[in-house]
Amino acid sequence: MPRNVIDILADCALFSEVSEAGFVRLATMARICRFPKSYRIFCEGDDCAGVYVVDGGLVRIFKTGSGGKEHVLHMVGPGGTFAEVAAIGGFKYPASAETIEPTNCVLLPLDPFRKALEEDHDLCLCMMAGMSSWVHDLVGLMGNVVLRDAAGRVARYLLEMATDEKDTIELPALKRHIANHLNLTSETFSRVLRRLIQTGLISDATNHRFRLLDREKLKQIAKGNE
Amino acid sequence: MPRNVIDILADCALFSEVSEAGFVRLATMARICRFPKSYRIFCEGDDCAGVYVVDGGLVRIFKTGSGGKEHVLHMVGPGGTFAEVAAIGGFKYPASAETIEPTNCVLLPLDPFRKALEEDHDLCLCMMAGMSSWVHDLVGLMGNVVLRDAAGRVARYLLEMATDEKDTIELPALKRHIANHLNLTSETFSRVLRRLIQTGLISDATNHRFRLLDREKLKQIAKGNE
DNA sequence: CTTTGTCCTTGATCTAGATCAAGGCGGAAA
DNA sequence: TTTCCGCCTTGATCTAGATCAAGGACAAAG
Repeated sequence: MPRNVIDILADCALFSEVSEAGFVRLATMARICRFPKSYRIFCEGDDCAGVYVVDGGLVRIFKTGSGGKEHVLHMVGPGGTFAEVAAIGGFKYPASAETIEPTNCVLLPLDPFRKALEEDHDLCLCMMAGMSSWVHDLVGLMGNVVLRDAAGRVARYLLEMATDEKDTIELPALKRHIANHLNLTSETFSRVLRRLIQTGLISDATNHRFRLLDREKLKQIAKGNE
Repeated sequence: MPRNVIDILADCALFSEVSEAGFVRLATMARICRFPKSYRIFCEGDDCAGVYVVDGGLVRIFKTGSGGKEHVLHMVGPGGTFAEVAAIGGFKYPASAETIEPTNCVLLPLDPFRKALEEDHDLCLCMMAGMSSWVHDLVGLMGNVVLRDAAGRVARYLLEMATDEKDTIELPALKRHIANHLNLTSETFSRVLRRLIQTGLISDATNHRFRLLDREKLKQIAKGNE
């Protein structure tokens, strides 16, 4: 059931602080896009078409290297946005985007969006906050990939996922993609999870769900238990 | 010879598009800081003091992991800025900063700076452009570190350094730090350079200077010379 | 029910690059 | 001059994790 542009934008955290007028402006320029599964929305190096807001579905943002190697920088789900950075900076896409599931998006086309940025100070402030959290995430990811070993990366990832009190998390995508995001092969990811289960730090439930049994030890591993 | 705040800010690319009034405002809030060599300006997790603008000297921005491991995210030289992201996003520093050489900085203190951001639209646009290039760099760095092998990372780094026509580049810091930035040990960095020299792709000059002899082959290596 | 395909797990092996261990070099101080 | 002290190079070894190779667990389709 395709939703209204207004509703989609309203559910997007990035624009929650935009003024009423600014919001209307965004809604008027917005266009709906529907993408099937495994659809390449854009490639690294393409010209930027604008800012995408995800409604339903899941998109992976990734860099491609030689020999078909890929690295997932980010997974964007409902309420998330992507391509803002290229839109704001005015350069070509630094990475590619592909749907993991059939995905419904709103596109805010480049030119009107940039015009709005120039004229709407509130929007500007929002986008800055959004970008700074992007940088924050990327710096965290760099640290994760470079400074930790495989177990540490997985532990940190699990802890990061478990925001609520319930200690139960659900992997938001294929293990393969998550492993790749952590710069691991799926084999290594699998082995690490098994070890965590065997040592009783987490327990396996059905359907990509896990329960964290010992947050403290996980934190130890994440910090690098010598 | 300590320079004037005005001159220092004028040399900073990030603020080159700020309006006259905005510039004056920045200059009035600015404070000069002088740091000796190897001085820790701030640590990951500290509260953000404001935005730093580098005048003379060199600063390395890095993450620290367990066991004293470090990873250099960025080196900031004259005209560069750091800590903008934490200042804008309003969070604690996601990485540490330490001088490599004695360094002269201008500090734009957090509160007045954020106030200026809220009120000055031009400033806002400047900072957005600055941040987006930060993201751009980080994405490039991630790709570099994750998708390329040692030789590829070094080749890409060398090509990136050689902006001018002269094909001669000077390493901006200790090899140890550059190696670490590329997520290599200094031993591996040394070995890769030697191999590039032996195969005639670059030649060694004195004092951390190199000349690129075969850009095409370097590009091949950077792309992953299957 | 069987077939097919996708994703995941598990084990065996391999390797890029880290780590360990010695020098070498060049500048600064004495 | 010599001595000292970072920094860099070079070689020998080690290892975390990749790669290769075989199933196994489901789910959808026939």
